[in-house]
Amino acid sequence: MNLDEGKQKFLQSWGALGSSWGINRTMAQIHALLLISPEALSADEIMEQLQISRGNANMNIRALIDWGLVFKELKQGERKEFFVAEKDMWEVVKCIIVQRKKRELEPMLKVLDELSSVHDESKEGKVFEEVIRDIKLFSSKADSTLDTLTKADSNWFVGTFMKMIR
Amino acid sequence: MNLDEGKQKFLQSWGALGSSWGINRTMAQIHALLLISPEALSADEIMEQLQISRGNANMNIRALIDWGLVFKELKQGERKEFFVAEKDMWEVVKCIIVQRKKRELEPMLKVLDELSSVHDESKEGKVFEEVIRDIKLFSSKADSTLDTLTKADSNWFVGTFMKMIR
DNA sequence: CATTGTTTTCATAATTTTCTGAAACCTGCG
DNA sequence: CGCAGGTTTCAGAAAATTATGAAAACAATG
Repeated sequence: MNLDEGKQKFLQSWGALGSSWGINRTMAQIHALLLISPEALSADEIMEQLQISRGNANMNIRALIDWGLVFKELKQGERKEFFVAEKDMWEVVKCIIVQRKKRELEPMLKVLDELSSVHDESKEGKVFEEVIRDIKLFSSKADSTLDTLTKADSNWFVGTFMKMIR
Repeated sequence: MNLDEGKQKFLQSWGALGSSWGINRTMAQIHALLLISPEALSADEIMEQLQISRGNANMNIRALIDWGLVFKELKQGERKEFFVAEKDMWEVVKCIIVQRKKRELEPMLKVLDELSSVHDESKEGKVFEEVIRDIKLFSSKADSTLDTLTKADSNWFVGTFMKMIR
């Protein structure tokens, strides 16, 4: 496989992976493109390489910046903005964990708290209370585990954690 | 909050959570409904409670069974099929991990293997090789970590693992 | 083997998500 | 100010995903 085919296949697969993770295909592809790019790219270069419109490019670049996966880079003497991706995989994954935790796990914990106030003597009510309690317990644990994980550095992860868990 | 409001809110939130995880809203809601139901439910009861069509109910129930999150239950003397959900949260999460690993991580590892055969002397080529190598390293580690995790039982998880990681 | 209750399938409809492109908007400069 | 190069926005178009419902298939029953 030559470089161009490889790049194409990578953009393709990363995009597909993204879409099964609630990240849209284009956003994932822009991220992939920046990942394998030795240089920062401008919006125009991204549009060109992925064959997408300016609006689409802009939106998804902003979203990636929001997630903290991509950074703006201003080049000396250039008026355009350029973009680079975080390339350390562990940083990338941490970023995603932090964001998704904030956007999904934390709101869910809040809802679960509200739902804990439900009390009902019926069988249905008892089961409901129990299920909610279980989920809450599990989610809180997940929450603190993820906290610990995202505070840990790469070396710790690849070293200690991996050894322990095997 | 009374039981009915609580149930409604739970179905709602679980559905929303599902959709940000690439699981469709309805599938997640059926799962939620079965989770909080003390009894196995028939397709008709599910359709009724969630206000969805028979086709939709059927498809999503099958999908849940495929994932291993829901089981068919035949009741003595009844012709209808009834369904129950796995209620142990750790089992639920293990199930999801196993499936997603199979459907996403493993294919990705395969692609990465293919992409490892790309060699190119250019700067671009070098960067590409490096990125692919990193991702592969990371993914393989994730893969074996998830294996260990899904083989571990609930007690081990809530006990040892939690203590270690804190 | 016809009947009846139930599940499955699938073409089409409805809905949701994503993308486009043109206009509005910035920002520094002469 | 007014323009040039660039970015952002957003209404509507396009695409992708999900849902519907009626018909087909299936299975137990008499």
